[in-house]
Amino acid sequence: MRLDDAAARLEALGNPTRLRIYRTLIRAGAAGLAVGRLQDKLKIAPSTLSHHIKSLVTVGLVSQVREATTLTCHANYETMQGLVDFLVAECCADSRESSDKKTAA
Amino acid sequence: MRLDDAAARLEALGNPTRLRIYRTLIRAGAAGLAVGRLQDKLKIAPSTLSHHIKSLVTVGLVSQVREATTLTCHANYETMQGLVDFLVAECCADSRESSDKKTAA
DNA sequence: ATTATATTTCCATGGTTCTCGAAATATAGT
DNA sequence: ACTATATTTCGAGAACCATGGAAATATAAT
Repeated sequence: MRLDDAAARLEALGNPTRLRIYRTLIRAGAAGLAVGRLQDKLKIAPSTLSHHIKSLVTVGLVSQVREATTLTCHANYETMQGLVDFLVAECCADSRESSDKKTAA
Repeated sequence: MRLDDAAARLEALGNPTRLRIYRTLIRAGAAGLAVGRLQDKLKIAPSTLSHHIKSLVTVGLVSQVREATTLTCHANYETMQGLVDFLVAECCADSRESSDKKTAA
């Protein structure tokens, strides 16, 4: 993953409203959730919601499937996994010493 | 981790300049890296660099240790791990079905 | 064609962020 | 006190983002 793509995705998740949306979709799992259901759950103005979903779709974290008049949204779990891998990947690449670094939670 | 804290951290990492800084620190590992060394490596104006480092420190992703005139920065790996856990934690909580969901890279 | 539901686009507003030069501050050596 | 190095704060401009109301579009049922 290119750094700019990673940054764009992190930025997308870095807004509390969008993070709520994204997490709700993650919780929904493979079944996904329609825009209207997100609206009901999260009480966000339709235009605002649409705007944020679009951001998430643009960076590839969410995809949409039309079913008649409803648009169902899915969190792209693999994309997020790739993002997580990107963050963790280079750990300590420049100095592989374990000295006093804590690895606990 | 509270959602707003997670969002603040993601937002901090969601700027390409800050992500570069953060990754450089991650690569530096436990030894950390002085602000000046970051400057040399990344060619960012001192005021801009300071500004971004402050953001990362504020959200807890980076900490600093003063050594005479130099300030050494460390990436707080555990904080990032917590963030990653937060993102992955709730996966599919609302519908535990594995249907056709891919788990590959 | 009309109506109803679902969602998006348009537009404006207020707020926030990014960047960097210049000046300020901190620490220490002479 | 003076100088040098390291880093931060201040200030300002341009750019960008978040929000939501109103109007537009899409799909389908009658």
